[in-house]
Amino acid sequence: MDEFEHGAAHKYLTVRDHLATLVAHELKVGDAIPSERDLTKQFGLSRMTVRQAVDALVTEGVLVREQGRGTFVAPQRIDFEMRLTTFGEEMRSRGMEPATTVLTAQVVAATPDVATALEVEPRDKVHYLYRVRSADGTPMCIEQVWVPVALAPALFDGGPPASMYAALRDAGLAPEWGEDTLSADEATDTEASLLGLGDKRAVLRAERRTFSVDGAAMFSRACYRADRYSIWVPLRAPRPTLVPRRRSTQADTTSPEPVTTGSDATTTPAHAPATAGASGGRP
Amino acid sequence: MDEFEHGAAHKYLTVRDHLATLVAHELKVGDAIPSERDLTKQFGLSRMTVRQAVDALVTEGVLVREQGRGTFVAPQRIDFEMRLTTFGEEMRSRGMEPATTVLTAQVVAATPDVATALEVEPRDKVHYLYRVRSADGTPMCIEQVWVPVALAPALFDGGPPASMYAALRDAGLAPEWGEDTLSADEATDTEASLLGLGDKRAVLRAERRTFSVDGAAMFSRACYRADRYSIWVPLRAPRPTLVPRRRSTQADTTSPEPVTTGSDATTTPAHAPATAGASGGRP
DNA sequence: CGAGCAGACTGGTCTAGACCTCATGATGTG
DNA sequence: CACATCATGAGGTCTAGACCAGTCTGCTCG
Repeated sequence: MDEFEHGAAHKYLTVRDHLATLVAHELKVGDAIPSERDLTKQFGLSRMTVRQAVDALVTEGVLVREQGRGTFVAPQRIDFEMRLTTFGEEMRSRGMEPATTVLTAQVVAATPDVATALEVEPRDKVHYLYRVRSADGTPMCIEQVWVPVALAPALFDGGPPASMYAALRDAGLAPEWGEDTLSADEATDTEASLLGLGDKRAVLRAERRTFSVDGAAMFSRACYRADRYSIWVPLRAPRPTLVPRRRSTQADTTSPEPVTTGSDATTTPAHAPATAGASGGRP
Repeated sequence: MDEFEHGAAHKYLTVRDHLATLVAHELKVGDAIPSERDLTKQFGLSRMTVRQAVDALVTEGVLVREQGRGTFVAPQRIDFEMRLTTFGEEMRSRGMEPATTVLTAQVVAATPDVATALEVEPRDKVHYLYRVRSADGTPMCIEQVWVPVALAPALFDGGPPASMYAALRDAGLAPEWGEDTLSADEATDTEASLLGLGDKRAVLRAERRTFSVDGAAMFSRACYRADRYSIWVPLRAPRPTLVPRRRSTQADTTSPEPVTTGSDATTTPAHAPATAGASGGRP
């Protein structure tokens, strides 16, 4: 159909994009796509090639197969992954205009807790940024950020950066992943006055470590007004979800536990919450 | 026909499990697995079949392919997805013994906020469970749970269930996914006394909606002691990460945005946080 | 000694079939 | 009318090759 010879260097890509376009423009959730044998005729390809195209969309969660029935447009998926986002992005995506007041931007010696979080030695030099972040003119959050000087000597040349993540990227420390530890607390007097709190002193604290390819690149502590900030977290079902595989009939008696080839790799985030901790990963 | 020796009804499963076992017991991260052609000889299979086995482990993130070099054990993955876990599971996984004191278990009329969360009409009947949850004898959390009576009429027959998730599963309302909205707050007097709080009244609140295949099945409000409970959240890198695909040559000029077949389906969680909200999904 | 190229790998794509299981609806039959 | 059966067609698995495209090593030639 697509008369343009266009880019698709690989045949299965043309089929995949054809199907993706169908899903986007013509089909609704639950509709069936053309059968694999139809597609082989339509594109003049072998069935294995067509299946490769369908497989790609199935593993992306766009389509679901049902043996004996057909292949259907999958129900809309939810992104169950939390993303490393910046305060500015976060506010703008909610239609608010972010602003920042820098209180301090200097190089200091790492305190023990900061050194531990950043995996450096205590008293190593670290960039320190201390600022109040507002949205639509109202203070939302007090933020403290530390970055080892050794990793990015020139980080604050040219003044404190508007976006730490952009600055890190420029320094070759692009954020790869991170971890938040969220807790509630009473605001200190300083925090209460910076945030303009009255009687209600509860705040939401977030300690975040941001990792680049080489390890911990940034540590931050944020303190949010409890009355203006909440955090939305999507939760996936417990264990068995996308696991049509798994030796379900045999096994259990045969091999010496053939390894968890399911979709959950046990991991060790290397940093357990200080108190009781809950949810996410498995420290 | 199961229980027969060989153990795998499908040849590619034997290869997949063989490789999974190799990865688990003999190989280290970065090690190469046998080449696909080796495996075809070793198992007497065609290459497509071997590839199917390897594909399975690649899409699970256990292996990574590198054209021209080989297929290697992938670096340890982190689970970036938060799971719907129960309080009991959560505490036990941290080596603490959970306990529960039920304060109320009855059927009540849904208040407007509960009705909205559960997508029912105000004053519809809902099961209501009110309990204090402890770990190692210390109160950790006050929990209120609502479930529409219409969905599970017999939910509390036989007394309030020890695990709501188990009860929901038994009622055919197995949790499929959920969403938490986390915030900080001051404890009420009642909460403070139930949790045994002193001066420090900050608490971490979690509103959770749990969905089964048919929609909202349960709504809960939990109130955690701030000094004993924190939440750990893994964060994935921002946008461009696992997206080697996508029409890179053509497109952008051809069709009107050929659909996001990347790994981030834009979604609408249908329930935006009351205040500013942050992180996760994209309301 | 060093640059370069050839060959021997690796995975990536593709074919033209085959036979299997499963879901469904039409067709019979009691 | 109700239930069993069967044909049809869907996806699931599998074969025995083919050629393409990167990677790496070692040998040869300047």
